[in-house]
This record gives sequence, structure tokens and C-alpha cells, in this order.
Amino acid sequence: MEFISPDQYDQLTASEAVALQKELRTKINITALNIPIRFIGGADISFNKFEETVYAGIIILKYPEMIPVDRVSIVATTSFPYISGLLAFREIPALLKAWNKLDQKPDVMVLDGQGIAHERRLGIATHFGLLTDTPSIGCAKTRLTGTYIEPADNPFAESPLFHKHERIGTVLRTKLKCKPVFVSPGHKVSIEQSVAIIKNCTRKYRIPEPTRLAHLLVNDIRILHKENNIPPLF
DNA sequence: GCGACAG
DNA sequence: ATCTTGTCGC
Repeated sequence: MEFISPDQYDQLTASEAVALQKELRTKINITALNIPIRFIGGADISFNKFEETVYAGIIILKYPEMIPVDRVSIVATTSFPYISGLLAFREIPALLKAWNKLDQKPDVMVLDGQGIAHERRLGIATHFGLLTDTPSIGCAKTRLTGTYIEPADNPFAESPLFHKHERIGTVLRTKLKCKPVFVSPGHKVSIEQSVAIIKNCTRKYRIPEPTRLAHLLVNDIRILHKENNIPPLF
């Protein structure tokens, strides 16, 4: 059961999805990226509750200036439900469609969700990195698994995130008096490097620019698509 | 069995 | 995730 393309994720049962994660786990690489980063990408999904249509987008930014240089988006449909721990199976098919529209791939990607900070080390960022063979980082707004001590209330205060005696990521306070974010390597980047990169991508908001702008992008696309589908009042 | 549970 | 106005703190 090794050759399942993302196009068929919709047909998988939760049990089969878990089996696939266990196979992919053996391919994870979290050694440090040793090439200079010039461009970084941010990806996200938006959708209307109760609907199967999803809007996926990727924005590319110059690093470390955080200046947007490109963006792509697509509209797709998904039937795989949201199940904690299996988020990738719902969002990756659409994300890959957007990825394929990119003329120039970025040096590293930031995904809205966990990397290896996952029960089977296969958060969406790790899954995406493995399928595209691209360095990736997971930056989630809340915890999925793992234990940690609350980081101090200072910008960039951080504390390690553990799971079964293993270091799986970092809880990072990106902004004073705001809840911290959960940073973990996706693929081809180290734990230390993932945090350093996220810090360099942080500006005036809690969410780092790649993911923050990707979220704004897909939300705009969703609203636009909605307007073009609503019959005009007159 | 109970509680937790990315987006 | 999305819905949705005001409101409390800095």
C-alpha cells in the first residue's frame, strides 16, 4: 500500500490513512537545510463550513525581507472529513494543485499546522514536505500533542515541546501578550533551524508572514468565489 | 471508559 | 475552519 497518489486520499478510510502515515514516517529527514534561503512560501486552505469546496493558495515571499513576489490559488473539492491527526488527507490534495501552478518553487515552505509535532510525526507540514521533496516547517496556532512549560511573556521566549521523551518542536511566543505558536520541522530542516526561520518571518503579528498572508489570500479567493456564485439581487 | 483533539 | 458585534486590555 505504498503507491497511493494524493488524488485518491478522498477514498481512504481513517485506518488506511494512519497506515500510510506510518509508512511515510520512515522517510522523514530533519537534518539542517544547508543552502541559503532566498524565497519562502506560505500555504493555507479556506472553505465554507458544511461545504466540500476548498480554496487553496500559496504565496511566495523574498526571504528574509518578507516581500510578496508571487501567489497562486485553486478551487477544489474534498470529501475527506476533518479528523484530528489526519488533517493532511483533507488539505494536501488541494495544496498540491496550487503547488503545481508555481513557476518557481520556494526554498522552504511554511504550513498552517504541525510538522513532526504529531502523534506519528506526520503533521501536514511533514506530509507536504515529503510529497514535494521540499524543506518545510509547521507553524500551528494551537497544540495537537506534546508537553511543555508556558514560555515567558517576552517576544521570542520559547520552550521545548516533548512527546514520549522526544523533542518534537518548540512553543514560541512571537508577540508580547499573545498566545504562543507551535513550531516544528516538517521535512529537511532541523528543530533549531525551523524556529530561527519562523522568527525571521515574524513582523507585527502573532502569525509569521508566510502563513498569515496565505490565510488572507485564500480567504479573499473564497469570498470572491462566493460573490460570483450568488445570483445578483437585480 | 475518560479526556484530548492541528484546520 | 467559519460565523459574528461588541468589548476588555494595553
